[in-house]
Amino acid sequence: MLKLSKKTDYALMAVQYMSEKGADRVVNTKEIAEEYNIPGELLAKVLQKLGKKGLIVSQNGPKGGYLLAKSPADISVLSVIQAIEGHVGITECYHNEDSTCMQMPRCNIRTPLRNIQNSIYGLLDSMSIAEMKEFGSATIVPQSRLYGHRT
Amino acid sequence: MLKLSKKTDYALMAVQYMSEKGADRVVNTKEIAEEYNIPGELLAKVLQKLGKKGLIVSQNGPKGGYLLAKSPADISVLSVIQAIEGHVGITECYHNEDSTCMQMPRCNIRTPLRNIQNSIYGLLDSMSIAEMKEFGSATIVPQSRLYGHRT
DNA sequence: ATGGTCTCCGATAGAAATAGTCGGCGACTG
DNA sequence: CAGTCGCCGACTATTTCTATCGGAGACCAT
Ligand code: FES
Ligand code: FES
Repeated sequence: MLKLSKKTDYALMAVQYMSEKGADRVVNTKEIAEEYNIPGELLAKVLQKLGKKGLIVSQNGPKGGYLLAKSPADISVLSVIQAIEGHVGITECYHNEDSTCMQMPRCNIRTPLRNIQNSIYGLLDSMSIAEMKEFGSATIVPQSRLYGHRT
Repeated sequence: MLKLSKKTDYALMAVQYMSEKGADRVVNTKEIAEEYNIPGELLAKVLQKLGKKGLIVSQNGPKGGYLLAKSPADISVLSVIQAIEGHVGITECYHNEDSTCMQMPRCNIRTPLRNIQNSIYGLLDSMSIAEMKEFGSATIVPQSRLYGHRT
C-alpha cells in the first residue's frame, strides 16, 4: 500500500527512456516495451494517456511514435503519476463532497492526513524527470522539499 | 494508488482516539467502532494487529480493551501504517530479492523511486501521533522532514 | 464456579481495483 | 495502396481489499 500501480511505473520508465534518447528522437511503443519487457498493449494505453494529458506528443504513421512535449526539467514526477492514476488521494476522503465515508462526522485524521498528503505532493511535484535521473546515481534526496504544493 | 487502505485509516483513528482518552483509560473495540461507524469485527482485527506489533496493549476479560503501549509522542505514524500494511513499497520492487519484476535488468526508475520512497518514509516516521493531532488544527506542515529516514 | 463480556484467530465470502488482452479503426509514409 | 503505428473501447483474468462468521480462550463480578 502507498504503492504506485504498475501502469505508473511503466509511464515513468517510458518518460525516462524518452528523456534519455533526446528531444529529436521519435520512439515507438514497441521499442520501449521490448527494452523493459512490458506488455505492449498495456504500455500503448499508458502512452496514450500521457499523450492526452499533453506530457508527450504522438506522431502517427510508420516511423511514428512519441516525443516528450517539454524538456525533462519541466516535467514533474507528480504530473506523470497523476496522468495515469487520475485523482490521487492518500486516503479515501480527501476533502471531497460526494464521499460516502461513514466516519466523516467524527473523523480525527482527515486534516492531518491531508497535510501529510500535501507534503508528499509537494515533494513529487518539485521533482522533475531530469532530477529523478540524477537521483538515480546519487543516493541523496534533497532537503526542503516539503511544503509548497503547487497544484 | 498512493492510497492508504481503510484498515490503516481505522488504525490511525483508533490510535488517535486512545491518545485523546489518556493513558489510563481502557477502551474497547465496540466503543471505537461506534464512535466512528466502523464495522466492529474489522476494527477488532486491526487492533489485534496493532497489539501484535506492540503498539497497543490488550487487556482481556470484561472491562477489557486496549491501551497505548507508549506515549503518543513516541508512536510514529509510519509504525502504525507498517503494522497494518506490512511491507510498504512505493513500487513493487524496492530493492528486493524475490522480486519477479521483468524489467529489473534495465529498470531506470528503481533507485530514484527508492529515494523518493525513503523521503516519504522519513516524513511519516518523523511524525508522531501526538504531532499529527496538532496538525489537525494547524494547516501547516513542518519543513525539513525529508531526509533522515530512521528505520 | 458460572455467566457475561471481551479479546483472539483462522477461514471465508463478496466487492473492487489492477493487470493484461483483443479487435477494429484511422493516420501516415514510402 | 500496403504496411506500420497510434487510437480507442470493451473485455477477461487476477489480485487485493473489505467485511463477515464461528468458535476458542481470558477475565471479572456476582
Ligand atoms: S476517513 Fe473519511 S473523513 Fe476521515
Ligand atoms: S520496476 Fe521492477 S525493478 Fe524497476
